[in-house]
Amino acid sequence: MELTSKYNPQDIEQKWYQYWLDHKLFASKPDGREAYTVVIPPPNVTGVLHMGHMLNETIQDILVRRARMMGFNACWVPGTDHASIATEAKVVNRLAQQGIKKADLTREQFLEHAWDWTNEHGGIILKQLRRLGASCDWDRTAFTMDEKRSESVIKVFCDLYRKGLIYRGVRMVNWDPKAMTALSDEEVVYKEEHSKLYYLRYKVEGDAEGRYAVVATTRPETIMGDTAMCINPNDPKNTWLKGKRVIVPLVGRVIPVIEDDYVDIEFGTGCLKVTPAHDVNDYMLGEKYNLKSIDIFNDNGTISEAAGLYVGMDRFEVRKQIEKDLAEAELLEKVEDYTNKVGFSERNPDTAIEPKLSMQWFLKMEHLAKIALDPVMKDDIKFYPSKYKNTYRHWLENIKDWCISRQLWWGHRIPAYYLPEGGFVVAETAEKALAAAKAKTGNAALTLNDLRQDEDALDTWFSSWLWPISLFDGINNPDNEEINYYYPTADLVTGPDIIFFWVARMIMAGYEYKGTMPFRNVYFTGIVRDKLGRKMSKQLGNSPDPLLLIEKYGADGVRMGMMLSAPAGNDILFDEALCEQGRNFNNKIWNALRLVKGWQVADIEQPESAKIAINWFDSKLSATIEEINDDFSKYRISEALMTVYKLFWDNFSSWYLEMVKPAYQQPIDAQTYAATLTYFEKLMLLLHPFMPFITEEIWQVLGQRSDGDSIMVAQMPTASRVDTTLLSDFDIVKELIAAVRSTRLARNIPNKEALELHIVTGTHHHAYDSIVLKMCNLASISQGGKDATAASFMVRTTEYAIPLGNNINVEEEIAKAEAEIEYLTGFLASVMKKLGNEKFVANAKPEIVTNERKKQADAESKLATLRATLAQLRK
RNA sequence: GGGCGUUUAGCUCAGCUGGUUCAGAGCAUCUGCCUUACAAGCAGAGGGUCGGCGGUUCGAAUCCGUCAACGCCCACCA
Repeated sequence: MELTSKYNPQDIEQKWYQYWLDHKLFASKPDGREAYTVVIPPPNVTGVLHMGHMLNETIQDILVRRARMMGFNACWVPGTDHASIATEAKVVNRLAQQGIKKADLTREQFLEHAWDWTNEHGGIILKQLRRLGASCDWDRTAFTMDEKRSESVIKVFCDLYRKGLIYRGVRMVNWDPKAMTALSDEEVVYKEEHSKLYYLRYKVEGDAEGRYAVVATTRPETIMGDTAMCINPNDPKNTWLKGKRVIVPLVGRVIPVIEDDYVDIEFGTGCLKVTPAHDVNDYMLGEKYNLKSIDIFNDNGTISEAAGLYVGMDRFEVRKQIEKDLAEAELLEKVEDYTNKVGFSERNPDTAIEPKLSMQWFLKMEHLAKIALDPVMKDDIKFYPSKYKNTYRHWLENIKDWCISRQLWWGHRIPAYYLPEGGFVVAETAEKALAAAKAKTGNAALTLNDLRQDEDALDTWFSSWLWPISLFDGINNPDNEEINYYYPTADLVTGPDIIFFWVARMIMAGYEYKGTMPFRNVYFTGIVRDKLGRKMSKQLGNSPDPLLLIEKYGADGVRMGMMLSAPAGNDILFDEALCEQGRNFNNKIWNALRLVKGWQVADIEQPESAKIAINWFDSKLSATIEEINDDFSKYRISEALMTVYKLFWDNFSSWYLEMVKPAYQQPIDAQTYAATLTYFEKLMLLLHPFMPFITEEIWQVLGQRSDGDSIMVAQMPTASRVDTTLLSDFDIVKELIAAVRSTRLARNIPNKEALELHIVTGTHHHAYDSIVLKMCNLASISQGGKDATAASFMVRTTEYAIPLGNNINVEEEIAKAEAEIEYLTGFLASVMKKLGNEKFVANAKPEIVTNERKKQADAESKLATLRATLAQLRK
């Protein structure tokens, strides 16, 4: 068999992915095994794969593949999200490019365009995931707006309405003037902005002296909506304004001065303009004092008729203009630079949110928050890392009602139907609505045409929050086999940025509709940044194209690159060099295969060194498996990978293979060969979740396989007995070998030149001599002396010497010995200080004290040896 | 303004209930090797007052206090 000296992932990856698909190895059906379910955080249907997805999906695939190999019935369900506002924005933009305005289309026409767009771009991202090796059950691919999911959403809406948890009302909401829709509080992102603080003069009505009050505001354009001025009743400097009325600049409207201790005396002049229609706090004051509310903005952020001035102008244009006009009218006292926080739309990041009174649908959160809090706080659902429990708790304890209606068309249309005579009914279908309407009104003559369905769609997250249930049709058919089998899911892997949007709400829906958790563990990944710690963004151009990376380093290499830098919860600094490391590792594995496959097997006796190597590696392997299991149990996936990495590279390649490797062109014995293949195979199994492709390729080569066999469904190795004595003995052997090699290197002695090793003083385990002889190219190991021509060194408390003839540099040897003596003297002194401390001896645990005594003895014995060496060198 | 988190080698990070698993890993660096599996490699080596200060203790990277820097989340101060 011909194997190239470099691993070439391209063909191999495609080949095996197709093989897995052909043999339906990703597919899952309920059976007698225990289920292990993961639902993918559905990416936006029109999205493109980015590094954040790569990280998430790699982690999920690792968990799923591992579970599958541990005997679980693993089911990873893929799907996409309709992403109401984001997708609608994209469609609107495309239509605009074609010269079509959304306003000119009917709802049906617009939706047709949206579906075209979805069908065109939808699912690209899922195709891309295949390149990564994702082992999703593709037959289950779902969409938040497909039939089953839509039906679930509507059903849940109706149910919550009937439970009295959904209500409709006029409230102050976050308004996105670009998308022209309301947003939930979570969809508003506050950013610090350098703006200005304008000091405006409000003349006091009928004041003979022409006095005025000064109001500081960042939004002078809202004065047309002013319906009061507010002062703090305890503010001495504004006492004179009590009971007065003031005149809104430019507008000329006379408004009362009201008093409320909400006003901060220290801020500005202590006078606050109150615009109940356009500020959350002012709204509260308006409610409290029964103030008029003047809505001066149109839905698109321009000034409305109600304002009387600047009608039709954009709000920011007006700000500039009104500054000039105020100054001209000498109503502007001064302008200061000011930094404040401004809310922006999460999906239209350049659009400032306008607080706006409007009629919307809301979901009451009190009950849902209540049922969702305890399970996380009591660790029924575990968060990794657990610090997010705090964040979660804080949000739930301060939760406000969720505005779930959006003035969008792309999404689930609210199933509320308005009646000709006013009022509405809520029902799953128009037919049911009609029946309900007839019952409600007593008017049997009503027809479908008399009913008018609400125009609004639901917030995207109102469908996502059902995902773990709706994927198994658990809303429509609450007791079906699949939901009973796959729910609750095992692990959720997602970013902390959607802990409120999604994670918390899924937990609510899970308890409300299934009576139990939607998932047992939540693994929060970090944000992927570049190696300088900057967020990846299109503008910076620092976000690599995942597919190009895969072409360059192979999917396995990229997966490893992601995982090497990804401790849970921390942001990950992605560096392409890590993919390179991943690729190098692939190559290392590949070359190990080349070595092993190149061996000729013969009927010869098994060398002693091979027996030792096998025993040792057996224990090492078991010990490492335990470590890996432990890492996984704590979701320390990067560490688990590093552990296998070192097992393969250091212990297997550098130690085991070197120990069992036959001499050049010599055959290997059958026993050792068989053991080596077994170990190699086990290593591939351990690595498979991380690097699915290369491990499948090698696994197929290592044994007799038939069509349909796959490492994917092979059994993950388990730990057997660990001989700890053997392992610690072997560590000493490694030290000895390193010391001999080091001696060689320091004196430039070629490897080919066989050396003699003398044991000068102390104990030495001859049991491992065959290994030491082989690994160091020694001619012999024997008790022996050390003369002036020998290099000597110590391993633990044993002194060794290597006769070197005239190769020795006495000065250097003396310097070395002196340095070591100096270090040991200091070390011994610190040990003696401890042991001389009565309190230490009395209070410390006995084994600690014993250990210190042993340190003392060892150091003393070493010192004695070194001093003797030094004396001899100086002769 | 509140809350949370981080600070350990040049970089990225481990370090659990204080004491030989206590100063570690990977990468990078340096030195020597084209040793027939692998130079995308092998062998070896160097490198840190564990952010500062104070405290508890026989003993602190680890516990407590405090300060500093950075990061994240939440919050209605115009």
